[in-house]
Amino acid sequence: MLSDVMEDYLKAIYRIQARSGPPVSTSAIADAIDKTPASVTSMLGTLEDRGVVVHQKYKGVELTTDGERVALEVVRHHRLLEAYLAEHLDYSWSEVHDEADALEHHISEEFERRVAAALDDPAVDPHGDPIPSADLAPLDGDDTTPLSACEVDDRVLVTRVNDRDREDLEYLEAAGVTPGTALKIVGVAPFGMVTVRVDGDTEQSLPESVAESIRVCDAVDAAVADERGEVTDA
Amino acid sequence: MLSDVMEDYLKAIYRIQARSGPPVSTSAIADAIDKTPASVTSMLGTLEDRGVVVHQKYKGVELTTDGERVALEVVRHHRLLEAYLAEHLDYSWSEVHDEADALEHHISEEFERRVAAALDDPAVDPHGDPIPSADLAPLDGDDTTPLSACEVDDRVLVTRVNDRDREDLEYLEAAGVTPGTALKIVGVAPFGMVTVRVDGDTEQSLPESVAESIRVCDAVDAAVADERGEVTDA
DNA sequence: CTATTAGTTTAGACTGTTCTAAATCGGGGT
DNA sequence: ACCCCGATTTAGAACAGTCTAAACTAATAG
Ligand SMILES: [Mn+2]
Ligand SMILES: [Mn+2]
Ligand SMILES: [Mn+2]
Ligand SMILES: [Mn+2]
Repeated sequence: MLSDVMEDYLKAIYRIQARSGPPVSTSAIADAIDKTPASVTSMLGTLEDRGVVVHQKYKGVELTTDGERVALEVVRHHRLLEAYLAEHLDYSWSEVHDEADALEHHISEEFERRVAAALDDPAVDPHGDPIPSADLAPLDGDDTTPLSACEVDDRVLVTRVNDRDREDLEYLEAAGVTPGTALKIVGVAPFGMVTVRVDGDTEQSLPESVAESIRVCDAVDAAVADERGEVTDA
Repeated sequence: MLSDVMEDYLKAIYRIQARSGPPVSTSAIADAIDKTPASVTSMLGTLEDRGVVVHQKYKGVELTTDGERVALEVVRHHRLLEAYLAEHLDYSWSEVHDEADALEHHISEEFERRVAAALDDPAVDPHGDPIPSADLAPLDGDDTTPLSACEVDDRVLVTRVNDRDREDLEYLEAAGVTPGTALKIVGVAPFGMVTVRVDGDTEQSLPESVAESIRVCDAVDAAVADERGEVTDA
């Protein structure tokens, strides 16, 4: 088996690879998990020996199929835990991430099954991020755009929010902006401040950092998908 | 902070100390956590540096007040988790121990609080073992006796069962013998086989190993305590 | 009072993970 | 084509935790 440290490396590589595609650089991993590049190089060697990554010296690293499955397993644990903590233990949006990070490597497959059953096999976590299925099939690509890239008069649905910044999450919770919320962009100020109308109701001005942590999909496209009977997250 | 390995040493020392009193021998610890005596000696040194045990060379080891608090904290986590898994995630009696062992070092104080609240601050775990209070006050002494030490015609209440042997637990579950069950001892055969009447109902013959893992208190004493308004576990 | 020996500690080695400091690589600008 | 500089790897050390083998201690049997 792999240690929890190794699982954290694979999770980090997976996340970076999902955003910017392979190959993933040593320094990107080092930044993500707060270690030195030298430590990362060393660990990439042992991960390659275990067959979960392939590493080309000076070029970067890529997950193997096995490595991706391990990463998906950890991500599934993480997001199921987040959903469970929010749903059944009354955790708030902004608290679940750290607790899930601590537990994700230590739950059994039995625990995973029972939590999934208690939640009725949820498709997304509290931040709107998709939960890998039990068979660990690869997640499909992200077709969302950052709110900070939207233009005035766009109508969008909030799909997911970055779960890593607690302050931003608390801000958004207070503003009533959660996955599934409909937004109309009212204004875009210099330095990235975005003003939106929330659910056709109140108006909110979101600082750039907050706007960057929100990912949205086009409200019209989503409605079309809806008519085809597909599921958008609730 | 202490590592989870250190927490496991302290938990083991606590358990042995609770049963046979200090000082606790190196080999007793080694047996309990399945390591070599040499490894234990080495770790006792570092635990002494951290101020959680005092160790007299060749004599044995004892928890300090700090060390006992750490052990109680881990035990509280363990038993709360067992209770939660049984109550809210439909785990059986015999499955909870291993899962709790894996999680006990990794939950936050916040998680502990929420689990305790969800269970309404339980006093005992599913095996009848007392759960240390949130302020980590020392548990009071064990006034139970093993079922294997009972005599014919004794009437007793099952107080707790050893949570370490999964087979015995499955046996007892099938036999309907759980904490709170009233037993009348019908017969004691050679080699320790004990025959009991369960709740004035069915009769069961329990092999020696099973009888040894059951601890009981006198049914009459318990009734007296009950009349004083004290709580016996349900 | 000495010899035996079970239990304990020490010595030394090994694995896993991380770090700092130094050497090396390679792509972009001249 | 060559140089440079930032990114990367290597070298070497450190720490935690564990092991085996060897030395030691203390309690007991004779
Ligand atoms: Mn993690
Ligand atoms: Mn999340
Ligand atoms: Mn443990
Ligand atoms: Mn228990």
